[in-house]
Amino acid sequence: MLDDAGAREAVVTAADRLFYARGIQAVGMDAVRAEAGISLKRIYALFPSKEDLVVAVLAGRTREWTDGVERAAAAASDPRDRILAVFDFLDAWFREDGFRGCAFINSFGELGATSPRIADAVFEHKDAFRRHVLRLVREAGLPDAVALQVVLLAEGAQTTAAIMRDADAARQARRAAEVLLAAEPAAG
Amino acid sequence: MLDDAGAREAVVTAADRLFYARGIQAVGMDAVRAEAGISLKRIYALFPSKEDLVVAVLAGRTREWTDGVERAAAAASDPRDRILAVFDFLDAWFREDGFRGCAFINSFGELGATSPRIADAVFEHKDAFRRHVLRLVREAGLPDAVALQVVLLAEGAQTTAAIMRDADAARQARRAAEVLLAAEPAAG
DNA sequence: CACGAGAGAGAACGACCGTTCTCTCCGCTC
DNA sequence: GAGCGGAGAGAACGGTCGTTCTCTCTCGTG
Repeated sequence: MLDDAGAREAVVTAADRLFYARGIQAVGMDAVRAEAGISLKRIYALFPSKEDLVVAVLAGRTREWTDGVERAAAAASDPRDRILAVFDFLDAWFREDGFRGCAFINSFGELGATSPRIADAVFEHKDAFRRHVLRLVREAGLPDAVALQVVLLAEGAQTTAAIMRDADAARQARRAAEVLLAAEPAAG
Repeated sequence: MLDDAGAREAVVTAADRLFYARGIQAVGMDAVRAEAGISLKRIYALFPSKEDLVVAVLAGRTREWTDGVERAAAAASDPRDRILAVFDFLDAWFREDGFRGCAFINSFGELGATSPRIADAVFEHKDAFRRHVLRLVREAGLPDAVALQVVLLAEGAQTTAAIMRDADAARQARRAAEVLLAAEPAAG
């Protein structure tokens, strides 16, 4: 039998796939059981409630997202290119099959008003991203305000790509970010 | 007794308030009945299903939003200020009590995957906004691409203001938009 | 006053959901 | 081989939801 860690991962992976594709409230725990191949009893032993499972799914997505943007940034050498790498990362993501927007924005829209724990998880994720961009902006010797503006472009690209089914949103956001970075004196 | 038009408006207003504050699926039709003071029988005579009611609520929001941004644009005289007026409109909205993000983005996250009609209503709303900004951008003699970038900033400001509880997002977005507009030659 | 159309109140219905419980079966220990 | 702890399968439970139905009352008409 799967050990607890393996079972947790199977459940989270299955729940993530279903929640992302259909929305959280549209997926019953029995569908998670079927997708994960783990009995309901075991699932509830690992996650006391559906809300706990949702939080775990979001935590997993935060980990993946953080890895992705940091790897994308590390691949570039120029400090400004490291900032712009965020948009290349988004571009690749938008073009994936089954892309349906940012899971955090979606979860917030669905459950942010009802579940403070989920609202907090979404907040934490977005704040971690803001801090990441802020660090890159400072390394490039640019003023802090630029970081927030880059974040706004990234968030806007995600919602627009999802709703308008427009994968080019990342490219447009990158172009806008290039202008914003170029408008600042190279202080660093 | 209220005529059909009055009853429709009462139901839509009540549903809008509840859906926006708590999310759509978290609000039962009985809560709408209580808030509107219209019997379930009457509600179902006016709206064949909850989905129809949601679509009607979104249509009402589109009307209000369009009025708001057009009024804000009309108040400015300089073509570029008319574009930037969008962000002043957002700024005032973000500071309202009970602001909880863009109802369309929230609805899309909650039901976009399940209900094509709702996904379409959200698409239509965002596309109308894009067309509005595009018109303003052309009137200012700026290249079309600027319109999409302004839209990205506006969308990003809405999600960020909601999730981060940061009403200043509109001001940051405005500053970024100013830079983008200034970077273009004044062709008009 | 008799009566019928239509309205409101709210009970009822069938489905589903999150969560728990029961039953059965398997593998280990003596 | 007997007994037992723990696991899976899935039934069961209590609650809620969208939707419909029933009952009662009112009101306008003859």
